[in-house]
Amino acid sequence: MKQYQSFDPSILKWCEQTSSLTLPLPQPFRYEQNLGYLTRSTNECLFHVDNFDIYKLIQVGDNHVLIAVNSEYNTELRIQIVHSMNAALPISVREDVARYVWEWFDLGTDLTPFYELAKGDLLLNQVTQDFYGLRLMGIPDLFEAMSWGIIGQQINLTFAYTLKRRLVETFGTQLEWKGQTFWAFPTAERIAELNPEALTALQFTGKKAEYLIGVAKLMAEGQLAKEELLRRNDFAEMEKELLRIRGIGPWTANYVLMRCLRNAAAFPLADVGLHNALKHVLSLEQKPTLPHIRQLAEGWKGWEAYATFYLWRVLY
DNA sequence: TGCCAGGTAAACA
DNA sequence: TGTTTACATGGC
Repeated sequence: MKQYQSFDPSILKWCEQTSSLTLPLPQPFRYEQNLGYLTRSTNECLFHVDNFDIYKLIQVGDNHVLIAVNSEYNTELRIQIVHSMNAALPISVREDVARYVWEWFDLGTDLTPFYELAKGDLLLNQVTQDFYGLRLMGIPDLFEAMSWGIIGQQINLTFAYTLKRRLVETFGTQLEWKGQTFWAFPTAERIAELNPEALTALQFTGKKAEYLIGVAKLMAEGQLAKEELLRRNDFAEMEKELLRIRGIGPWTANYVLMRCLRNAAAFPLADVGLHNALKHVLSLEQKPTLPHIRQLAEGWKGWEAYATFYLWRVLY
């Protein structure tokens, strides 16, 4: 069964001279595997990878902070505060930054039960060796996670990245630093005030424009919030709550549960990427049927999200 | 060029 | 309740 440990600020170390935080890493962890996932698209706009450093502009309250993340020995993660839009940097901001990175790298999950399970699974045995130390990289911001899910519906990933970039560069927050531009995902408040035409102009379909603005409005009005969803403490309830939202079907609900709400048992069964990965790994002539996938996943109980994430890496 | 793409809502039986 | 179809557009 999955053990999820919530973030404990007391494990943080702060170095004043370098403006750096360090987080101890759970094992197994391989930084380069996670970097491999993060660099799968050359059109990603929400972070830059420069050698072994990941630069990312993140929103913390009303503030935006540019951070650089790296890890030398896989024993701890180093987070340097590169630049803050507000000069003052209270301890609470440092903690929020660390919490964000904690969730981003899924540091609260003990992977050992998954690896134990994988040893006896024909499919997972190979991928857990090939991608040993990979963690389920998340999307801590609920609005971003839901938006990315909606954007990715029924279009190829290349185009999805293009649409995301247009959305971010049109409505997001930017920071210039040393001649480079860093972007943060638009706030729900910003998208909530748009007309669908503002998004169809970026090649969003009419329906996706409506879905996205609809979700933004729910969040801007306080009717939908990550904290509220998590308070339910029951993933079936969270899924039900998400499915009530227009534009959120079983795939997107489980995608969000998997990458934002940290449910290791979330399972986007209809995912074409998963289907193609299974087809490839099993050398099938055609994509597996849903009953076949359910059968293959019988041994993954409680870890379907991790199984899916590892299998994605076979193709992307 | 035609099929496919990290699906969903709405119509229909 | 379960199945089919329209949506819409780019990638390859």
